[in-house]
Amino acid sequence: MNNKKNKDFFNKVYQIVEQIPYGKVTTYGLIAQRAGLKSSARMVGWALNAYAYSTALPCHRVVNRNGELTGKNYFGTPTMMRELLESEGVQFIDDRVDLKRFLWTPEEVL
DNA sequence: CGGGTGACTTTAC
DNA sequence: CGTAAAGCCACCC
Repeated sequence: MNNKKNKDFFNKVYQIVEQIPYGKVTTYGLIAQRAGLKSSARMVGWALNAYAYSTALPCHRVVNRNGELTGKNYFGTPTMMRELLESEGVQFIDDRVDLKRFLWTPEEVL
């Protein structure tokens, strides 16, 4: 029976995040849009949380609309996320990612 | 089917 | 810059 919903959303988020190139970041809203939810970017972060503990998702490359590291608290230490991004060459402005140069947009997600 | 929850977003003050 | 509220949708109980 139409079990299509069943974690299909998770699967999409998983694919998208995994496609984020090294040294780039993307936003929850963008992922949500590509995943088919357009809104409710909350589910993206929530899905990440569920997958991040069971997969090797680069969830540190996912930030909010402002480029702020909202999920840093879930990385063990609140500084780990920023360190990881800086380690990849991502530049920060204050406590936010320079989205003008490091924002990546998921183009193809079947 | 309904209530609680959440790593978001936007508007408003 | 701060908090507050509403909208949003999937998962869990």
